[in-house]
Amino acid sequence: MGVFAAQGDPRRTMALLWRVPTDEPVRPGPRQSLTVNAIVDAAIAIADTAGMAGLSMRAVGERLGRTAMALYTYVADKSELLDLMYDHVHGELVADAQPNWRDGVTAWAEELFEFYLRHPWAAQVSMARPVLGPHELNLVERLLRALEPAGLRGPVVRGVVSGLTYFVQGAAAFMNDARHAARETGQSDEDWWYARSAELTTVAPDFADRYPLLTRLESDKEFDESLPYMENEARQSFTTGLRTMLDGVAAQVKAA
Amino acid sequence: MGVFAAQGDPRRTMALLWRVPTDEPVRPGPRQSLTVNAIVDAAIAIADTAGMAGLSMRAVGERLGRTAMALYTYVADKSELLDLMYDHVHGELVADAQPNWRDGVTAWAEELFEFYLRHPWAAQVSMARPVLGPHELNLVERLLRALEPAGLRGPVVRGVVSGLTYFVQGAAAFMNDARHAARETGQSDEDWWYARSAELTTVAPDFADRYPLLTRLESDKEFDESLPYMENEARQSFTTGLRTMLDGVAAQVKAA
DNA sequence: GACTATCTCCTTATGGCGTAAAGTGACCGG
DNA sequence: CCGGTCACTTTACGCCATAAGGAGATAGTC
Repeated sequence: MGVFAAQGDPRRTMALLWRVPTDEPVRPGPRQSLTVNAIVDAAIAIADTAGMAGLSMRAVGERLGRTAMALYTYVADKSELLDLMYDHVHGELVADAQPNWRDGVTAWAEELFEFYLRHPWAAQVSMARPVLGPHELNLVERLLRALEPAGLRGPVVRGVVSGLTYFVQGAAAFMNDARHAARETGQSDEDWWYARSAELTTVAPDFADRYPLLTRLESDKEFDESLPYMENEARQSFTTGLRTMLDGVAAQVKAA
Repeated sequence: MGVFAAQGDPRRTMALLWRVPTDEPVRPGPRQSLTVNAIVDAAIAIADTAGMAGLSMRAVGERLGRTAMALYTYVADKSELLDLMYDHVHGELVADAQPNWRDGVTAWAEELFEFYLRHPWAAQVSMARPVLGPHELNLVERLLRALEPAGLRGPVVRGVVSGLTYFVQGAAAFMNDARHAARETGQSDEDWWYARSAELTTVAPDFADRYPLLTRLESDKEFDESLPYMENEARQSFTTGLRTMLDGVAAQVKAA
């Protein structure tokens, strides 16, 4: 399951997301020494390098020279912070429509894929309760703009949008997981695979008989030796998978 | 990022996964009062109802009338337990090839989708370090068997396999997240959406101008009133998304 | 039948998490 | 200068996985 955002009081969170000026009356008491922005930036920096698992209120506070509890004057809770982080990074995405829908959608997908590699944690935020911030909405709007020239009907568009999103997110998550596992365990994809496959042959000597197609598929791989095993796999799958999906869209275009 | 399995000592885990009899010599000390199977079953029951977040060693132990630490004589750690759970539930999957590749692949995808709805936690296990148990491998082998009549080349097959997997997993995860959020917060999709969209219009009064395509797409939905909002969305997206992907595969078939 | 090695399972402890509750001191309007 | 209000801290609670060590059961050996 994805990590959840969009859980708290919608009024508060929405005002922060859309930067609605909430001109509070001047009050007694000490001035604030932080800003929501600084907190969001710090949290993003931590999540980018340490992953979602490394993102804790304590860590964010420490990076800013404060305690975890100090953050709660700026942000309702961790999930609201995540909302803000999520929408903020989506501001990086800018790819827009092309005359040819296929070029536009390809650019959209590739940009999003690279984005998820830069911000692995963003690929883990659930889409079931979208954040509804300006930048997240922009991402969808731009995909719709790219698809526009294809002239698909509403239900098909929805299927294509979610299909593409799942695909890009899944492919990026695969790659991120592979990298994370390699880093975390200190075991490269190759080392891991070597140890496991050796064990496989002793534990299932009839492997080639039980899984003939898997065996064959595994044997005719072409490797780019300069990349880790799984990166290679993920990149190639992304490219050919995306091409196949776009062929499917093209078929729907002709059908319309 | 996915939750990781396949992290520990491959020899131990593989032996358990493939049920290799490890006839240990008779030893002194008290007899074991549990079995690995009982632990795996208990853990699956917990994860099915309480989700990955509710799956804790304490909870599994408690369900069996033991402490958390008692489990460690049967299982190396939580990730090994997850390996065993993951492969065990995959034994439920049986759909196999059809004369027509399209029927076979459709059946495969639909069965897997329903499977992930039964076992939401299974959709969160990372594929970057596959468990390599017999049932998980069977799942892939059966998809390859279903695709066989299409006669695609290796690299294309790999793209299609991962594309389909990401798609099914993403669609199911979306649905699971929506259900989980509704249950967890006590707020139905409709309530949630109502509160958020009301806030959206006050915070972004120019919404329809900034996001014209999104606005239009949202307005021409057809609802099945008997289903929750997101379920409806997810089911429809799954159906039309799958059709589009298969059209893409069909295009590759013709190209070959 | 007693002894000892070895195993299962328990209790306890460590260091993490989000965040509730309560305390400390700074700042403002009057 | 005082009283109210706020920013931020400390402490505490109940979770988590699991390391460490202790209690008691069971087997083989004498």
